[in-house]
Amino acid sequence: MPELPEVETVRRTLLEGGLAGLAIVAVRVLHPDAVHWPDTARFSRELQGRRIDGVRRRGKFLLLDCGGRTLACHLRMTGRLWLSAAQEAHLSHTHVVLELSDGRELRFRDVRRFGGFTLMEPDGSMGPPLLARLGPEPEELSLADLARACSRRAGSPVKSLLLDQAFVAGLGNIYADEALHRAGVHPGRTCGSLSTQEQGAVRRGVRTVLREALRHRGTTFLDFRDGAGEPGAFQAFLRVYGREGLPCRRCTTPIAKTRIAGRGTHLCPRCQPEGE
DNA sequence: CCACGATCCTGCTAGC
DNA sequence: TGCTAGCAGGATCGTG
Repeated sequence: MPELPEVETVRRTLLEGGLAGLAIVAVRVLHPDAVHWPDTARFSRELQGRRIDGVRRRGKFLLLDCGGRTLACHLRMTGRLWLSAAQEAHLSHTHVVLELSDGRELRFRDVRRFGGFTLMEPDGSMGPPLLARLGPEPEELSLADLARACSRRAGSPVKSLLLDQAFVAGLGNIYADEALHRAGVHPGRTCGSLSTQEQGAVRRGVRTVLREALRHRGTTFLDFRDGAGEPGAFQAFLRVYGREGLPCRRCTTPIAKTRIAGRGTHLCPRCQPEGE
């Protein structure tokens, strides 16, 4: 599940691969589900001939600057976006291919078909609605933001707050669990019950885990690959996610798995006590 | 305003 | 061995 570190790794590896400066010479949409806006004919026509000037990221969105137009891409669960040699055999579930001016291709594949592209209008309208509502990047999240959100949503579990992209952009299920373990805060704790000290620990946990995951180029369970097709390495350093029954790396208590905010949730019952 | 469950989708796997 | 039901989850939508 690509979250901030994975999406940022894709961005960096696309740039390292030399994507910026290349033109899109042809567009092939193999599955219309992967183009969210506009219709596939307009999408192809309006992208063709444009030069890719750069690649930015906002939350989990990749934003390709295409000669005055912004092409937004969301990988959701299983999306991959990578630079490929044209003669490379097609992976199954490849839905969009952008042929590039140096003979290579920018390919998008997505097994579950949740992800896809939005070609924003020249005035910036028709972008993904969530993009306009995103909260701050985690590095910009202030303690005041956190305190305000905690009092506004006093009754809801802290994990749902971390997953809310309008509160902070870029966290998903894996890093929400990892951040809360680092903070020593149970994911089911209500926002209103967190002390100022605990709020600080949560913010620190979020920032620390995202930085470390980025340093290891993201987490690959099954699907994630970067812009060069390479997997990440952070899965070896996860402390709770996917480690049900395995000893906590801090205290050796078996990691528990439960359901909070409708998501599979991993935690250490000892490091993250349920009550205060 | 906020929370929660269902929904989308396919591949993997636990269980019979 | 082979089948099926259940699970995985980011974001959205309808309901309470």
